[in-house]
Amino acid sequence: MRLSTKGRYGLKAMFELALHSGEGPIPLKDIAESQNISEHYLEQLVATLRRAGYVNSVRGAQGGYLLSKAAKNITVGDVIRCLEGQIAPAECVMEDAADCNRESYCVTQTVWKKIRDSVNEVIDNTTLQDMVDDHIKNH
Amino acid sequence: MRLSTKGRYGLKAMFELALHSGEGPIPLKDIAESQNISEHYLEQLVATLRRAGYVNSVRGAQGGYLLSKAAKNITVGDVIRCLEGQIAPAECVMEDAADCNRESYCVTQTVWKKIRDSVNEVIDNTTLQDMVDDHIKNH
DNA sequence: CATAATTCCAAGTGAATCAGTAGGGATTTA
DNA sequence: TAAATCCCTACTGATTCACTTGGAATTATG
Repeated sequence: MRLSTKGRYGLKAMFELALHSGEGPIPLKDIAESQNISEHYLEQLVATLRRAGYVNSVRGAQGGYLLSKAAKNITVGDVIRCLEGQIAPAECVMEDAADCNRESYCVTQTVWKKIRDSVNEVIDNTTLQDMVDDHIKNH
Repeated sequence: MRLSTKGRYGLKAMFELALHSGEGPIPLKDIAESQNISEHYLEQLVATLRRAGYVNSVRGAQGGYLLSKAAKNITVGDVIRCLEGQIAPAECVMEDAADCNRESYCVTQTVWKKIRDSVNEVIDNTTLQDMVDDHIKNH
């Protein structure tokens, strides 16, 4: 029940971009250094976020990455789902799940749904802007 | 962010024991067959639950397993934590976590804590008895 | 124009975890 | 005595994780 480094590093990176938005493109090198993450690995994660349309890139010297939209319009859920796939404690409660099985009603499924929904509730209602505000308030 | 088969099969097994409590020991063979799980694999999961004190075993022919206490006194959280370890989306929000790191305050940590707490809220407030009641109501 | 700084891309890799299997031993009922 | 059960230890193939390697393409700056 742990998130992989994809989701964890990815969210840290997105937070950094949100924190410095308006300052022009931020190179991955800076983020990788400040968070002590392999730059090359982070590159792969950010590539996924770029393909999904959450960040824009600027190539060449002085280049880097920027959020593609306002921090208040990107949720933690957007980022995590993009990098980790759907949040679901069991396959049978994923969006596209084939009908569960033997019984049309399965008790454990009810539990998995409750877990899934409560996690989604949290991550869909926290934006990058919320994280930035939280950070500023605590410094 | 998926549970492994340990937690999923384990909870199904515990539900079966709860559903048939009062009927004497239930052999794993029955559970494995009805849930289409490898009996030998399930054996290992139930051994963990037994060592943790959630089930009792009766050896020999006509033997099997029983809940060690009332279904209303065993939560989904008990079962899942026993088989999967602590529920925490990131190491830094586990109980015994060493102090997170570079900064005394970390924004992503706040997010992981909210996720962890919301999952715990669900699993600690659902008992095996709740699952049985739910099952009966829906049949 | 050359160089350095960056993003972009594809493949490979050692370690760990997952989801079991294999092969028995011990205990109890019929 | 035989069958049904639980109990225990070790092994294993497949997959995923968390990177590393090794470059190519693009752009700003001197």
